Amino acid sequence: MVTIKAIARQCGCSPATVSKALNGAPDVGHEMMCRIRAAAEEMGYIPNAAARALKTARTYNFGVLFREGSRTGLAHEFFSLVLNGFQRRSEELGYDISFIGTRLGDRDYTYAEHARYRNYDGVAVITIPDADPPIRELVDSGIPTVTVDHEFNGCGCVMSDNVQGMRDLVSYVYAMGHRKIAFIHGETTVVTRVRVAAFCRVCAELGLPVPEGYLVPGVFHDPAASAAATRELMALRDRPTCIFYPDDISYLGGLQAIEEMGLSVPEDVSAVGYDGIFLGQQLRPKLTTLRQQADLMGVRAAEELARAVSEGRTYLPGRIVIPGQLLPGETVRRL
Amino acid sequence: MVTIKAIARQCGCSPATVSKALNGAPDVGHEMMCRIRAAAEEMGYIPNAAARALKTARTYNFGVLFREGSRTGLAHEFFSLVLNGFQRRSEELGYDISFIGTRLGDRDYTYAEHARYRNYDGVAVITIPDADPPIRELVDSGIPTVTVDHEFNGCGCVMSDNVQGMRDLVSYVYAMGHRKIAFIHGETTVVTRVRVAAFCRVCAELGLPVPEGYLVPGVFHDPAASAAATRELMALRDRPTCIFYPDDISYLGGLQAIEEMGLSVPEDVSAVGYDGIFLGQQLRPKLTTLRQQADLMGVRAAEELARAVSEGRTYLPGRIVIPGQLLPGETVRRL
DNA sequence: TTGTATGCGTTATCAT
DNA sequence: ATGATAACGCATACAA
Repeated sequence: MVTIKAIARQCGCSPATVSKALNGAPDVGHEMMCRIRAAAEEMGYIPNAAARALKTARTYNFGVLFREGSRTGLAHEFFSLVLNGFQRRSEELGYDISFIGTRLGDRDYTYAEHARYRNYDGVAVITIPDADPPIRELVDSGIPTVTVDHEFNGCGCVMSDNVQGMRDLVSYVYAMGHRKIAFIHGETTVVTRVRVAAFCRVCAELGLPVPEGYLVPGVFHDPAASAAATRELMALRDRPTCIFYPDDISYLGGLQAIEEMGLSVPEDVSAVGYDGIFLGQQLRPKLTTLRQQADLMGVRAAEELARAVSEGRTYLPGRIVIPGQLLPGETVRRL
Repeated sequence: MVTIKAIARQCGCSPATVSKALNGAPDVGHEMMCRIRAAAEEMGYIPNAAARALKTARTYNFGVLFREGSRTGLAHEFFSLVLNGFQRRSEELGYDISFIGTRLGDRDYTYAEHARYRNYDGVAVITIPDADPPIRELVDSGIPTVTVDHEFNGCGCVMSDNVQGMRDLVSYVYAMGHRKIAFIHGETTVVTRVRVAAFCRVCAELGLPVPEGYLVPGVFHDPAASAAATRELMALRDRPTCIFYPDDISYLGGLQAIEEMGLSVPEDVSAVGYDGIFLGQQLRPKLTTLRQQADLMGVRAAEELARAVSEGRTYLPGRIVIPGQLLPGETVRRL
């Protein structure tokens, strides 16, 4: 392994000078500078991240908490795209990223312990909030943290604009002539609460009643749960003309349930999803949904984290809201 | 930050003893051992990975090269599942994983340089081989490397059993009565070559001719390319009765092209995909395809890499072949 | 402008 | 069984 010491020997100078030259310090002679850099290049010198980290207490490494709530894990397109944007932007900003696990070697670590062990400069939480306490510990650990799609106090976050998203969807469906709209929502999370509240508010503004039974709990990314919920809705004496699903994947379960009744979308009942994943736009009829700018959310998370790191104690956690985009498909019939 | 030195002070012993006690060395007294461990626990001691890495030249960190060939990136379900399995199993084996990028800080690094900089104990290559030379450099760098779905000499690899996969698909389609089978294949890669060769061999064994024009080049994961290829095939005087697509996503392009001609699958022409992603099984008609055990491939890659690390110079690169599984759907009509 | 010295936190060798 | 010491590779404060 070629170290700065070896280069120093080669160039007949001290290791300190080599270090300075390689890091572009102002107080090193031009000629020496060139000589050292040439030697480093020629000898195939690569710095040692561990030594550097030990000395500077900076790793230029972000940790990312990417826990799979369901079986889908990384194959969850929304979170994958967020991660993708986060990774790309982090790299541009000069940071590597690593996954934060829960086990390491023989011992079990909490997220916070793991992050401290690896000296991550910052941590992004891109995950379904199924395990709050450990995440809370992470946020409180003093390591700069940014979350995606949840809020903790004292911690930066990147949120999808769920309020405007629901507003856009409801308004669109209303404009298509629907007056009886049901909402199968996800399990109880902040996102769900916000979406349900926005849904109800917009309906109220439009003068639409939301009858008992039109708000039915489902599960994110679980077609089976949505299928069951759909059957419930279709069994009502006063059927809705349009059903909102927790997300695009969930819609697939609803679609199947509807087809099993010998009915079809959108002729017999209209439907909308949420997320705007690739799949939904390939279906026929094409799914009406709201695209979340997942990639952009990841990008902004990286930028916010870099800011938190560089500003240190003067950093004020930001709350960044990313708008979505209505994708009018073919699953909402004009009434 | 609480260090072993602090614990030593607390326990009235030397840092060396603390280190030994915490690492379970045999030559430390029982009472001292307990005292130290209790203190470490109570003081919230977390080891410092950088210091440890510097001293031991081991990071317990794998790098993963996960380059996005197309825009899809992490959202490519097959690769995502491989990565998922790799990450999970690596964690079980005591390794963290980090992405290997090409830029780091101000400077640009090659993959190999990056891996050396971070002192990764091993590297997994999970990517479309669109950039061979840099990868070759990585494989030759001396860092234990395992690739998924390509082979380099002197380097362990995990391969999907494409030969048996094509055999299963062709045999199935043949058994369904098809005698005119066309194959839209991916761009030129090892995987493509193997699949094409296997396709031709099995056809030969079954006595099926493969006319000029039945082997047409497409692009992996590119519905548009497959749409064009499909139109070509359907314009032949002697149309195929069944079309093989490079993968499940590509099939979507073909399907669209077929429907635009006013035809339908499988009534007018049959089709099969490759990969067995979630999407394909949600489509109606359900896609006939070959499921690759992507998750398992990631798992085996992690295991192989761990083996390469621990066996060091005595390691003999293994070639691990993972079988696929035929998913008979509804897109192949019985003739 | 260059060099010397020190220490980051840990492990490993060798005495005691 | 325990401790003193050195070293891993690098960056920095300070001296020259």
